[in-house]
Amino acid sequence: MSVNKVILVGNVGRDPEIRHLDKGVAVARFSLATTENYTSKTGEKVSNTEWHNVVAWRGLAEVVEKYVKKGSQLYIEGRLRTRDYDKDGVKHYATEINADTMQLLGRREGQTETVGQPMQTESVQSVNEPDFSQPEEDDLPF
Amino acid sequence: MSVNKVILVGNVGRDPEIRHLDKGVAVARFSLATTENYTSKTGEKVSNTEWHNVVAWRGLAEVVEKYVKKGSQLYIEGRLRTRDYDKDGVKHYATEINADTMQLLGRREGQTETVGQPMQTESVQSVNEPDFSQPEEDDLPF
Amino acid sequence: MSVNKVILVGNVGRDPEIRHLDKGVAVARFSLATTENYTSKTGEKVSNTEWHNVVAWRGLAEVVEKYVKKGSQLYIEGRLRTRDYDKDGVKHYATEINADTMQLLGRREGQTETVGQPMQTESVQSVNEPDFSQPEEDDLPF
Amino acid sequence: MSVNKVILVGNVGRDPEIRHLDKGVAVARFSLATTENYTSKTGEKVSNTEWHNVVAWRGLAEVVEKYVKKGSQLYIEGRLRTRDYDKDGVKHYATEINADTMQLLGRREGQTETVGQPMQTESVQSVNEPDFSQPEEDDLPF
DNA sequence: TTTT
DNA sequence: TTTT
Repeated sequence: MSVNKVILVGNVGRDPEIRHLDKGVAVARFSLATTENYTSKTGEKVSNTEWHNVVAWRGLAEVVEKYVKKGSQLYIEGRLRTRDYDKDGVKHYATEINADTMQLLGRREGQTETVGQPMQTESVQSVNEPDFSQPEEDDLPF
Repeated sequence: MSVNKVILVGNVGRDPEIRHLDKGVAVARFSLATTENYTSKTGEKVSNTEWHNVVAWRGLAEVVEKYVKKGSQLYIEGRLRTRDYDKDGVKHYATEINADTMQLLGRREGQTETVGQPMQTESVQSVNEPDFSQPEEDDLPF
Repeated sequence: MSVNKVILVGNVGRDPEIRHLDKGVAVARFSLATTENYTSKTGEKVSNTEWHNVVAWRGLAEVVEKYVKKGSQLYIEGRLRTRDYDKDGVKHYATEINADTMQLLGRREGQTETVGQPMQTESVQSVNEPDFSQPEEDDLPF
Repeated sequence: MSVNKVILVGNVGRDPEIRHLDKGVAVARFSLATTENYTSKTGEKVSNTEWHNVVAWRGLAEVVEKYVKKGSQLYIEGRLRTRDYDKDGVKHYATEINADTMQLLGRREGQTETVGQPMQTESVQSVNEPDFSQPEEDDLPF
């Protein structure tokens, strides 16, 4: 009965930190910047950058490890999660984005790496030339 | 390298149609109405309703069968898909929303049914879903 | 070149707090709960509730003041924003959701109030909003 | 009481068509491809491309005219709208995405164009080079 | 065809 | 602190 969804497109601030927990579970953490630019009422150009703490687990963490680095432009879909922790006896809260899906955006031509993961996309061929030859299921309208 | 996502909150127009394909795969289809209300530049109140063709498969279709009926208010997350079909020798196109997740909203007090499903459906989401049962790494903040 | 978007459907924990700043600007704040239910690998039913700090400004704050109360089910679309503040000489961070649009969901039959607002709020959306009153170009298909 | 939202990240199939209606209102139309790649149960790699008919109005259409061309990678947020039209005496339906916001993604270094529009974003500087000179918070985790 |  |  509820929805908790975050959608971000931004750039990674530093190379991700990867940790491998017991049982081989991988966790990746990185900061993602989103910048909002607008003109204020007084006519000034304002630029406001938010830094988001992103966490990815397991297979997605491994994709992060292989393909994400400082400067990468990413599409992230995830969930908000706020944790509390103690620091010098004071309770603090930290909100992070638990990533569910990720897309690497705007890879440059020079880049040869390929995402060999069941993430979403690949065949560049189809980007501008869809395969219309695919037979549609049947002939029934909705 | 791409995202195809639809998010709808609306009301179901008629009781869903359910079909059971070979091998026990269930498919549910229904129309969902979203209504946009606004005031035009000339000051008139305008109401515009869109009808969306929603399709759900497998486990999600079964949830639809059990809990969705005419008038239900739903949150739907899915993907756009356009099919072509032949009708009287003329090619037509139909765009539908392939549902990935669903939430029943605003159930009224008289209703006693309960959705006993995690309702994350169609595998896509759960693929990258972290294992919440895992112990959090340690006691470090972030 | 970036996207910072949050979509929530949840319930309001307490009646919102409304403040009227100088110049008549209204600000509303409230907590919204989202609950995730799932079954762990060990077969246990787990329920995890997140509390989100939502902030609404101006016209949207006034809608909140009129129609939102403890228990209300809401759809919220907004942006993440993390602020830092000092508490007893210690720096803390707080992440909040700056609401851009809101929908009251699942109002029950007994409720007679009606939201008499277009509720698109905070200008952002309406900036790029097409003029629906315009005649559609012609009768040509795409 | 409803939400009708589409979020797409994809590539433009051909240079957009721009029309200027009476009163100087601009309309831009283009097709956007999203491709879904997955491995079927039988182990085959499957690639499915969807083509989305996107329409932008007014200021957003002018941004399209200036900066979008065949191959552009875009983030689009909009609403679904289905229109009917007559063709040879037969009623057809066409579903399009009415764009509300747009982001140009992954522009390469060689590209010098700059988005000079009050859309959302501005500082091109941050497109491929977010402002890493920002002091990372401090000694906080993450 | 829904809903408010 | 909500809700189912």
